[in-house]
Amino acid sequence: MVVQQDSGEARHQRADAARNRERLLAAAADVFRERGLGGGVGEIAERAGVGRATLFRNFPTKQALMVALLAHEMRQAIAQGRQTLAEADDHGVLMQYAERVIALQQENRGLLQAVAWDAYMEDPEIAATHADLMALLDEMIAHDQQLGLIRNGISASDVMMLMKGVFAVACSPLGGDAAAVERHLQLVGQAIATARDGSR
Amino acid sequence: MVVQQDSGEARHQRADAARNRERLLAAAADVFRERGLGGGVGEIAERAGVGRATLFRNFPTKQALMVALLAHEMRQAIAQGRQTLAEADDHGVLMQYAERVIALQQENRGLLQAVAWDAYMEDPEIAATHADLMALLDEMIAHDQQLGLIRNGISASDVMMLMKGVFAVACSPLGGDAAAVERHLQLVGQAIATARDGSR
DNA sequence: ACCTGAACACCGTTCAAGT
DNA sequence: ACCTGAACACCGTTCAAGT
Repeated sequence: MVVQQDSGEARHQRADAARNRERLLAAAADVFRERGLGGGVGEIAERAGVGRATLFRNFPTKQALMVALLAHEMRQAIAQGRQTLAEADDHGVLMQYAERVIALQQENRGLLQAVAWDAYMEDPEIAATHADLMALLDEMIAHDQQLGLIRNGISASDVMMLMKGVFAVACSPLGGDAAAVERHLQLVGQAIATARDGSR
Repeated sequence: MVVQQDSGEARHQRADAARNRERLLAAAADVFRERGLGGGVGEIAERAGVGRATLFRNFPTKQALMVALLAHEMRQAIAQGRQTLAEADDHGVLMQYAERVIALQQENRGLLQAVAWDAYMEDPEIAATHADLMALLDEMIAHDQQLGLIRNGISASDVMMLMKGVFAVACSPLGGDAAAVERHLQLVGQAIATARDGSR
């Protein structure tokens, strides 16, 4: 259950080069947040304080940069989830985590969706991170099942699928409508809950 | 319950101009299907047998062309749904329609998703078509509720939200995995069904 | 009233030259 | 070993000229 290294192999890398990679990721996050995914690589390089070409040595393509950023933020989300799971004891953890992830997604302007539909599993880094996420969800489901909160037969991929619908609404440009998101989340919660209660 | 005209106002339009608009939409559908949404406007114009500039008189921007195409295909899907609803009598109609829409989405290479997240409600044509779709879903839900198949309190926007998750899986580049789609659809069906049955 | 090919502008990507 | 600004290529968009 080890969290993966952020950059694969970082062998004989000069200190400034490593710093540049970090700066580029941070700058990309800022620019995408402000301008949307159409934000230009020129501005990203400028904010990172490097030349365009340096960006393209670190990330062979703009898409690769987006994928790396996505993987980076997925890892953060997974780390938070592991912490939530470790601290939780006698109360359910999955739906609480779902709310947290929705908030992260909204901050990122739907980065996951924009990148994911094109390149989700093609990139090995994303594939590995995705596998980690599925494992985390499986553990959360098992945890909540032992408390009798989630019914049997629900899988991590089921949860992902249901959550994608909520994400879609939550990240829609018009649609941050918090009430609708809350309502949909409840509906998803009911879909995987053990008893037909209505109140939770 | 009138289906909207395809092009809003078509007042004093020369015959060849009207034909060009149709050809451009058809060519765009072909190119996007073959090359994905990155397909160039040059190729679209060429296949339609017109110059680039003609494309831009009919659609002020490439995005506008995608939106118009999306609206066009949404209208077809709505028309099919109305027919399904009219023919159905003593059996449920919503989930059957869902399967049909999924098939349409897969043909379009996820056009809806790619366009929708950016521009869903901003375009008035899309907003109107979306309203028509919601009305159709409401009628389908009411129909199935009278048969005791769908529980009370389920709204069209709930169904849309749940379906978006299924669409996302169904249209993911890797993921046409038919078994997973079928499984997810069942789960969604259970989420809105009246009784906890398990078999349907 | 509508069409067109050529030109423009922008942005992702590469390259020759620097340290 | 790494960096850079200038050049390249591509594609969405516009324009001057045609019918």
